[in-house]
Amino acid sequence: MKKYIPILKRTRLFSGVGEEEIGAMLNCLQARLCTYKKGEYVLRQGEHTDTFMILAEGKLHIQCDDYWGNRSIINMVSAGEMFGEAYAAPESGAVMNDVLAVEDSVIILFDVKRIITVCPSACRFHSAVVQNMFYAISEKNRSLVQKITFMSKRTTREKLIAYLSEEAKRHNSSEFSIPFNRQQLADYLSVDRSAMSNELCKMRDEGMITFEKNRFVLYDDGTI
Amino acid sequence: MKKYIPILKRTRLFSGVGEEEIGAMLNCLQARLCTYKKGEYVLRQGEHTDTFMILAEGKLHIQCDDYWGNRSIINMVSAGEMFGEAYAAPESGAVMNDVLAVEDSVIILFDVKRIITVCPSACRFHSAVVQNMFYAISEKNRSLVQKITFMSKRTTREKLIAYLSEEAKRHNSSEFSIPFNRQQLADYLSVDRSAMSNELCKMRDEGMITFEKNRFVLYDDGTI
DNA sequence: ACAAGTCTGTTGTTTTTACAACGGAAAAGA
DNA sequence: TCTTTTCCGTTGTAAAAACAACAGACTTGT
Repeated sequence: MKKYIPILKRTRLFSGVGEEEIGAMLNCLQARLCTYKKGEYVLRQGEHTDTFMILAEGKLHIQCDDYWGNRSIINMVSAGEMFGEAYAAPESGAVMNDVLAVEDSVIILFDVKRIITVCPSACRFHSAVVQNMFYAISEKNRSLVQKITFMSKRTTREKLIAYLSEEAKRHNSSEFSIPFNRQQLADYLSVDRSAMSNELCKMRDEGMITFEKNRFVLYDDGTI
Repeated sequence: MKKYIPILKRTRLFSGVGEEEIGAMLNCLQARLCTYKKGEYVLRQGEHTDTFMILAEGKLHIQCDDYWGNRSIINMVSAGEMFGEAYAAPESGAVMNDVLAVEDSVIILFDVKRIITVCPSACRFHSAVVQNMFYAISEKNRSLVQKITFMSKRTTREKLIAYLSEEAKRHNSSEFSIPFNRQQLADYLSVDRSAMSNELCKMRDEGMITFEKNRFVLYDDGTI
């Protein structure tokens, strides 16, 4: 567990908290470690949970497969990000999505009640962590809204433009890598992979973009 | 302001807090009132805000109009619900959506920093409110994910089925009213209104549902 | 009561997407 | 190295959605 303290220090939740205090808080918050191999499920739809989690290593997808096998990737979790916080409320019910490890992953589990209620041993930085947690959830909220604005576009091309523009903005560069392969991007935008692939190539042929694997370059010709 | 204390008492945020304490906290949290006529905007895309708000009376839509005039309704806010909390974080940037009053509305504004930091006058119920706030944001988070699962369905019919099923579940009844008219529902599900209207009527003709205005009845023939 | 405006369903056309199937390139594994 | 699997682009077809235009019912405001 100690091994991950430097990683935790760089997370949103423990921003501004020293390594020693984090070590103390790990006890206070009853943190536990879990590891998952690529392809394993961290959570399955219908299960119940009341812990919240930080991904220390690896990559996860929050996703949802329907009856007919259509997959929808709700969100991606990178190392250092937290998840599961939406099910912290006592009456939050069953988990609506699967959480899949798309890389070998290490997860740290916390007892959520211990964070949001006042710490019995009153660790010094507890209030900072509460504040950080609040900000982190707000951020997640915004990223969901962001995804909704991508999905709300009518055509595949508009969805791609919206998504790629946002990634460029986020990277402060017209050249960037995306965290998805083609199938995953299609699942994220809720479109058909082959149709999307086709549309990407059309956009390339029209001089809007170039790409190689998951690295993209956008060209500003004033049409976006 | 006092007039709205009974309303506030029934909100998620002040759940478990007595009317007297709410009165005291309104000062502590620097609450302010704002009223909006139907059709007025509470917030516009690109503005900045660092207050969070509770809708005391009326109805709001969180929405987003793109360059071509396509409207997307991200979410609906009913009386007693809060909004704007996603922009509470200091570096959260400009607001991504419009907030429109679809009915005459009364809004109570709070200084968000005063909630999540420890109260200087240490009101007794402050920690309960922090906890409530946390749960409320979690709930909003889940409702966004819910909406994403509707939108991720491939066809208009599937989107309708997903949405109507969820409403039935939420109302614990196969008969219920929805808070949208046809155009608004189409904007919420990101589909064309006329195509959606058409699909609804087909579903009615096939005996899956009946409806009148915004009141729907679902019939379970085992196909859903 | 009347006029203006809104809401909803209907239809036909055009555009776009989903779906299926395939082949080559690249990556992974034995 | 060789085989197997995954990834990605391509094409054609069928299905679905967007779009536009319209008419009747209902609401709202005067």
